[in-house]
Amino acid sequence: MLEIQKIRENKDLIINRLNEVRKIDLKETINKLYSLDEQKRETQQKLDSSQSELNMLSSKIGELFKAGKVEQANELKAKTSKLKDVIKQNKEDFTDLESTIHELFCLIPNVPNELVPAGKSEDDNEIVSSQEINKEQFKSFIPHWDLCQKYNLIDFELGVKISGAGFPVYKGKGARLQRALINFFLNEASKMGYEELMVPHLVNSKSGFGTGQLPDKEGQMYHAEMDDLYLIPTAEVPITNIYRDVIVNAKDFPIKHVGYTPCFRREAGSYGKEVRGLNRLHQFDKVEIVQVTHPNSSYETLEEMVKYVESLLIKLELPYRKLKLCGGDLGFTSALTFDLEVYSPGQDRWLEVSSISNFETYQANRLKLRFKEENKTKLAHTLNGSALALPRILASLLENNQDEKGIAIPKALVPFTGFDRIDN
RNA sequence: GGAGAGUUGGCAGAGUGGUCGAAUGCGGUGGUCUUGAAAACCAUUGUGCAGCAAUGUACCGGGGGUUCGAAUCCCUCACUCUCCGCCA
Repeated sequence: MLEIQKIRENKDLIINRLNEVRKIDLKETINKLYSLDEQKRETQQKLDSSQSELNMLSSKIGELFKAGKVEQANELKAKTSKLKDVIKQNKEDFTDLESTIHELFCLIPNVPNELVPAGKSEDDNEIVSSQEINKEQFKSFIPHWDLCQKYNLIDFELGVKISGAGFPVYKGKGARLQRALINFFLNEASKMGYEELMVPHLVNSKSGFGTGQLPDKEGQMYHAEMDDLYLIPTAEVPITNIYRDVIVNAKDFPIKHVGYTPCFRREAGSYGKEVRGLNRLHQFDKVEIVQVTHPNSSYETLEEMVKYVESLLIKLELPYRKLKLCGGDLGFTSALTFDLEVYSPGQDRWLEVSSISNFETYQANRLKLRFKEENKTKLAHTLNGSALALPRILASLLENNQDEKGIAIPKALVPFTGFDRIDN
């Protein structure tokens, strides 16, 4: 959520940037918000002063009663009833304004950083760097879903039987490989100073709101209605919400956490080749890194996080490219996002395996995540990134390392798998 | 699932209708003392909103009510704990 302060000071600038970079027109919404905010402040001033008057009368009445001057006290009492009506009305107006303002705020996404390229869709994303792909050499390569069947690594049909499409069953070396990847990612993150966490996989609606999944993406999450809990779509939600309503010690910056969790996504409206095999699942595994930083250093942190995730891909020897998301593809809560995509030779396409974002104060403002500096409380910056999401890594890993007889395991992973080849 | 107890500032814990944003202790910060540290002593120390400021206002789990006045009384919801039951 944007800070009201920013809208008071830079209203037109924000409208323009959202329009130019994200390609959405929020002029009306923001202008309305601006005038409602003015009304709200006026109402508060009225409310405060009548409240103050009532407080004064009340304490006088108290004194009079104590002094035994009942008559005078009763005279003053009569005065209060009108005042109470005024207060009641002002309070009503005030809370109405507050809730309308809140609703409007929920419609406004984060303002993109100046580095974000303008654009409507993923086609406008900027390719920052990319490894050369020699497509000739992959001519005979088959997609991972065929490899999974050939070597009995994943049973998609079995998952359909148990749960439905998008819930694969990993078997044998396929399952071992999953566990190896998780351990590898967690170990690497620990080495970089991220504190490892195991967090709940179901969260309450306050947490969903804090990181911005609610109300914007309600339909994307599984909801256990009886207990009003949501299955997490990413570990970002429970991990970042640790800092909801917290004033952290500035000395603790940067706060770094890593966590492995399954992630659950309804993926309503997805279809076709987009969802084939491991491309898009309802349940998948992911190791997530989260940082909370001082506002001055969050962009350095973002760079560092991107570099770190790249280092994982390099260790896994996977061909990848780095994208800077354009305004139209940028997440609702993000100010700047880099995506990392690995090449899938069996499908001849790039698969997103990590999205690393700086949310600046957008999440922190919802979370009320602050720190103290020079006797003032200020909002911190939050960042997160996948490090990494497993299914597409697995897909790319299987496809890139295939030969006629089997699949080679990257060296970095062998200590974790206990085997260096998959074959029949 | 059944029965009971509870929810107050960073923590512990007083406070049962006005003088309570709230005693006290611990912790934090600054200082005195000290070669340095500890101890001791002194001072300071919640958050939001409005306001240039002075200041005002709100907040004692959430919401509502009674009252001139609510941390305190009433209703309601949520959560936590204890015991019993069930159970990995």
